[in-house]
Amino acid sequence: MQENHYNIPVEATLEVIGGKWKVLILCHLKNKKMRFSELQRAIPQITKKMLTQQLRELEYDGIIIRYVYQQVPPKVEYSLSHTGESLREVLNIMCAWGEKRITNQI
Amino acid sequence: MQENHYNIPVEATLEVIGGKWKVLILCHLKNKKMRFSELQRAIPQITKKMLTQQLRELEYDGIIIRYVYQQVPPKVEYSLSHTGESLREVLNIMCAWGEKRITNQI
DNA sequence: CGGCATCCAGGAAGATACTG
DNA sequence: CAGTATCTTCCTGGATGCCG
Repeated sequence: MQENHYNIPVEATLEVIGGKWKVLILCHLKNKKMRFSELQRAIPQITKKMLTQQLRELEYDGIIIRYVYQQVPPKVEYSLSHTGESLREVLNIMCAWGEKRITNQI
Repeated sequence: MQENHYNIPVEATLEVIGGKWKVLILCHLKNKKMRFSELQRAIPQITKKMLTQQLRELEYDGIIIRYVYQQVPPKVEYSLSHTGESLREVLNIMCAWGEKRITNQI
C-alpha cells in the first residue's frame, strides 16, 4: 500500500488483487497450497517472470505465504495467508459469477 | 467474449471486469446512473480516452446501458444493465473487503 | 457536453539464457 | 525446481487538439 488515501474503499481491494494474474492465482490457491511449477501448469499462459512477480507482490501485501523447503532440488509452496483467507468470499463470488456467465444463466 | 473456452470459470469474470478501471466505474454506477462528466469527476485520475474506452467495452459486454438524450448540449447517461445488476453482489463484496482492509479489520 | 483522432513515451510483458 | 538477468517488443494509456 503506497497510498493511504483512496477516493473509494474498493480501490484498496484493487490495489491488492488488481494485478493481471492475481485473481487467477488466488483462485487456484484457495483450494490448496501449490508449488511454483504447479501454478505454472495451472496457468499455461503466464510466464515464469510474471508468475514470480505477481507472487512476490501478493506476498508483499500479506495475502499469500511463501514456504521454502530447505532441500535439493528446491521446493516452494504458496498458500493463502490469514488475510488471504479473508478474500475467499470475494474469490468464490467472482468464480460463481463466471460460471453463471459461461452457462448463460445471465 | 473472444474466447469461449477458459481454463477456469473466473476467467470469464476477469474478461468482463478485469480492465484497469472497470470495477471502479461499476462501483459508482451501482449506486446511481451517471453522466460521462460525473464519472470523470468521480474518478479524477482517469482520462477521457480511458473512460470512453472502458465504458465502450462494458457496453459491448452487455454490462452497462448507454442512454443518449437527444438534445443540445449532449447528455449521456450510463447505468447498469440487467446483467450488470447481477454483478452487484461481486461489487459489494469487493467494496466491503476494501473497507475492512483500510480500517485494519484484517 | 461527450466524445474522437493523433501522436508518443514508458512500462508491461515476452523470449531467451543462465544458475544455486 | 524455482527462480534471475537481460534484452527487446508491444501496446496501454497519457497529452493534446478538434468537433457536432
